[in-house]
Amino acid sequence: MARTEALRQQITPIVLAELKTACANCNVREICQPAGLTPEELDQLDALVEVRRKVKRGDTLYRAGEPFDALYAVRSGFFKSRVTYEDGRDQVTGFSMAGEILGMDGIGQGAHNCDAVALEDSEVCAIPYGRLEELSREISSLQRHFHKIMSREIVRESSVMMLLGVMRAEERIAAFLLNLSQRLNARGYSPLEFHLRMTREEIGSYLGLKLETVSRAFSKFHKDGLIEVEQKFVRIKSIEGLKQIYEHHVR
Amino acid sequence: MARTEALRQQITPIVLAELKTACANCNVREICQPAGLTPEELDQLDALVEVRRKVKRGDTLYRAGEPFDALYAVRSGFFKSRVTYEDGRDQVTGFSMAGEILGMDGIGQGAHNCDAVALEDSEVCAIPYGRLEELSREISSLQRHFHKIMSREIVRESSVMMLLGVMRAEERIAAFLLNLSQRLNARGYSPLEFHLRMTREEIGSYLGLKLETVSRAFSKFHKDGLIEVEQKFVRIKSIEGLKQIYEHHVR
DNA sequence: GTTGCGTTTTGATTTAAATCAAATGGAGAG
DNA sequence: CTCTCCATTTGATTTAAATCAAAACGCAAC
Repeated sequence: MARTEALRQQITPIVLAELKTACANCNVREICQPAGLTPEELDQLDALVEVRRKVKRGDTLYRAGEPFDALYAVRSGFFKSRVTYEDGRDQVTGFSMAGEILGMDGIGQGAHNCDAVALEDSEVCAIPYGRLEELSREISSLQRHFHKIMSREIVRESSVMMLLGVMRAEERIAAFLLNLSQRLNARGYSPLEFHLRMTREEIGSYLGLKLETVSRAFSKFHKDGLIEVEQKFVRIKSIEGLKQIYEHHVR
Repeated sequence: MARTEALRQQITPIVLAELKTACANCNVREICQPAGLTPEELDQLDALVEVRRKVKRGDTLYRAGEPFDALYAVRSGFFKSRVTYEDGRDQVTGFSMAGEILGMDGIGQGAHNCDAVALEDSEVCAIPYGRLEELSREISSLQRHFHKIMSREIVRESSVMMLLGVMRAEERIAAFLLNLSQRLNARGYSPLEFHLRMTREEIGSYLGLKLETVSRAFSKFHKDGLIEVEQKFVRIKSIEGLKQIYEHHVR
């Protein structure tokens, strides 16, 4: 469809810095690194990041049950985390983009608790957990930063519980779009135009809804002039309108 | 009702150790402390726990928005954690019993993210966060233990997401009862007979259900011979039956 | 004891989302 | 370019849980 191409071309990342190897030059460092490290500390951090690993679309970074030995910082690309239940039912528990940390669920049991699947060709930095522990005993700002990241994951999950526990379908989907928008914005991308890396079914799984419900909500939002959607491309026409959906709800 | 009293009297904690003041003698230390500390390290841990604080039933240990400066280890009693939304809707995000740690959600933003409300008269040990950071830089087993506790909270929350996202009402409630049972068992109490500290409404809020639905599920389980319920008292007649409810589900 | 209020149970009805079903559209393989 | 195979959309119908309603119960205050 011609319209799709038209939408695609308008999407221009504001930041397009070259990828370099060292943490010191990493384009997502504001997001995954503590501020105020001395140059020597930055070198130590560089040494910490052992491997840069590419993960092809559809491949897993790790699977539930595999021994845990490293955290992963997403350098580029997009992941979903997925928990599979004994009986085969599964749920998407999160989506991760550049600068976000994956794998913290594995620390407690020494084994990963979910699968991390790349939704597009991606690159991650592996951070061996043992060395992270050592280094964060030496650099207190690193320690603090790491704790904050874990804590924020706890808070993120409790806000998903809120989504799942109390919100109705359209509210969940509005909240989902606004959350994506805000995270893209923080990375220098347009908060109003982006393309979804996941299917309707994956969105639905994350939000506790069926794919048809997600599709219907998108259509409804489009009809109401809040968004434009063409397949995976989304343009938000009214951030305020989306916000009102869950702020101004009736019950 | 006479039946209630009959049930109550059969509930006998297996462990009834005296409460002492020091961590070294704490009756929940297996749960909240790392193993293998030297006596000196235990002394340091003792010094860390600054205040023992009593919280009366219905009172809050902390509220969302209050500055964060300490974690709390529940020494005795029972808490719920509750997130309140801008529009007044709220959700119970967890229940905490002796030996469990509260407040980790506050680290990320330096302010608490939820309310912690005592559901019975309770006692907690306050662990000043700054000092915990310092000490865990010195004692690596403490550091590791702390990270594990945070990680397990992340895993716990993702299993609640699973409850909320994919399970049907009766499955959620069976899972809830089995989880309570297992945690009580780990603390030396009977896994088969206990009394609920929370109302049907609070259970429902945690599970994303209405109180009537919780009540109906309890009645159904009773009819099917899986449990006995008299108000807040529960006796599990068939652990296996409860497990089958979510293992042997149809879809 | 009696009173009153909050909790719980149970029934009747409604409703939001799931399910079932079918058509359409795109992207990739050959 | 055509053929498949998914992914998506949309409509019709069903259903699980919410909502509305009322009665019963239990605990605490008086």
